[in-house]
Amino acid sequence: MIPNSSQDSQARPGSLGVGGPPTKARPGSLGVGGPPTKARPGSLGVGGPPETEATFLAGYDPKDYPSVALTVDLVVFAVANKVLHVAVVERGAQPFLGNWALPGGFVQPGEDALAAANRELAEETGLDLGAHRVFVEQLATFSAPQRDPRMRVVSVAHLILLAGDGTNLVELRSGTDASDAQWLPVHAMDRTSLAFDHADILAAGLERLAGKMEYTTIAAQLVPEEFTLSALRDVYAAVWQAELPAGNFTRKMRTSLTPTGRKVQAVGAPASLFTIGSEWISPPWSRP
Amino acid sequence: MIPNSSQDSQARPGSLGVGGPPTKARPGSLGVGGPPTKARPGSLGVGGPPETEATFLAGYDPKDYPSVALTVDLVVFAVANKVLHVAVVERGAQPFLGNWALPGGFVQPGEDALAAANRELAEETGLDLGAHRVFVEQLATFSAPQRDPRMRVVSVAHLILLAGDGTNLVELRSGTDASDAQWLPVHAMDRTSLAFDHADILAAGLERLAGKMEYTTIAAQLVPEEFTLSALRDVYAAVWQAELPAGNFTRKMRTSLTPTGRKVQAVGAPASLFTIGSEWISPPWSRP
DNA sequence: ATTGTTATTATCAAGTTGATAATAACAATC
DNA sequence: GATTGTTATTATCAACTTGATAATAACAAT
Repeated sequence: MIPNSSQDSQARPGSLGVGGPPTKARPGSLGVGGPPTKARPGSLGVGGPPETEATFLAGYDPKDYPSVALTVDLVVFAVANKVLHVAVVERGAQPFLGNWALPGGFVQPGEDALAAANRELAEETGLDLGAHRVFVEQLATFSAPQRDPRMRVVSVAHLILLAGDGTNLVELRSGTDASDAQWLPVHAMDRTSLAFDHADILAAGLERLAGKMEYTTIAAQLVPEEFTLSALRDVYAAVWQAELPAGNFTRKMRTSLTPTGRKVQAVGAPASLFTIGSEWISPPWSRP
Repeated sequence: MIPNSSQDSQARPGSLGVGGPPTKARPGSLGVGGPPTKARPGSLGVGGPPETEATFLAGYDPKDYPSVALTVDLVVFAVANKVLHVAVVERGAQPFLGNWALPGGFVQPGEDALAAANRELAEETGLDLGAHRVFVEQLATFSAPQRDPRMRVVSVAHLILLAGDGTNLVELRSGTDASDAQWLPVHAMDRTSLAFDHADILAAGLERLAGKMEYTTIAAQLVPEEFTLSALRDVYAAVWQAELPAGNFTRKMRTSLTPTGRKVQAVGAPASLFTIGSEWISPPWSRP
């Protein structure tokens, strides 16, 4: 029977499961079982008695294992004028020369994927991480053997949200790697022409964001730290491509927000400013 | 400012966002910009005019890029007697010799992570994938540089659910790699003694499962294809560590299920058999 | 002062939840 | 063969949430 598998679903977290007290220690024999035969960390074929960790480390040769190049790819979102935008860079070499691609790059030896995502964000888009509020979370890992025609490249995709004022997009500087960096409107662009499997990665990022907006206040990562309910509602409109009734939006969202007491003046009645009060929206929205 | 990052959150998907029609093609110049300087696929420093894809492929040398060993680790869950169990294997070599670890192994050159997860599941636990209903989905990627003391090993963790009859756990055979394979009760074991960062991976798997049970019928992946509402309720009790009132559970869950017309006889009233009717529970549960 | 615009609160019917009870369908026992 | 124990399913009801719609409030501009 074919396993029921879904490559890229995601879960809705909450406070960590209750989890009873750890009472039972692991049972089972401790003796070394049959001789391991396949190359795997921790089960290298060593015939004799169990070696110490020191001798093991000394005798290890990394070339015995299949290796891959590890990259991060970034789905960087920002909202301006009720339109969701994604950052792309133009490819300056083959393959996909001249096409748009998501920003990204190699994970360096000393860093984990999250650190690489932050570094590449700064390097490839010229963004000053010290000057902007940025939200980063791991999205999914893309590992199809032929996703890059040149070599085995496995990419850990990340979702990145840039806080903006709602009308201006942060200026993207061409980084060291890319010949050009731009914002494209997510819902109006031709996503299929993105390089590599980046259309899939973008779809995963969009779905993660849209989905998480149902049950968390993640949308507030796309507006300034203090924001009005209208600004937040504009983010929902931009991502979900649907207008939510203002009155009901206020009623429901307000319970997850903290009022600052301040107000902003525009045309019409002055709007109150809020900050995030809770990470969670409970009960969740359901997208129209 | 330190980026607001959360290493491992997950999203709640739904039907894919509406998404307006792709109308605008990517704008921007197509010319090759400034000379790329950093080694990255697609932006290798090539001084001259843009080369063709063919010449590029010919001139490429994989050794120019940092490489890592790529593995999969498996969080394999099953339920018996209202207790959630996780499959572990005993380590037969250093480091962590004698400790429990999650099953896993290297991703081979021709396969993606999902294929590797399925293969390793069969190899390391002796499970006959043709004989059991199995659910697999990618969880998250763990890439801390020192997570394996011997070398750079990046692991794509997967969540695996084994359908069971509710009382018997599938017998695990010692695989080729591991000296012993067992089931441990998730909520009663000492998770901190797991090898490597497997306690973190297990926590991620548990949270994914518990979270997804709020808004999908994923719990039905842990019972036979036809199941009673009681059996499903037992899964919720095992994972959430909380008893849900039977009457309300039936009322709510029924709308996501399809009745088969058949019934099973035990002690008490005969219970109706159902299959999954919808992947979604709407509106979602909230965990007690 | 009036008008236009936007924010916020209010109202109401329909639907959902949580708690609790009532009913129903058996097996086992007397 | 009626009674008892056990479990499944349906029912009830008050509290709460939702979606739709309207009313009120707070300004700027005229």
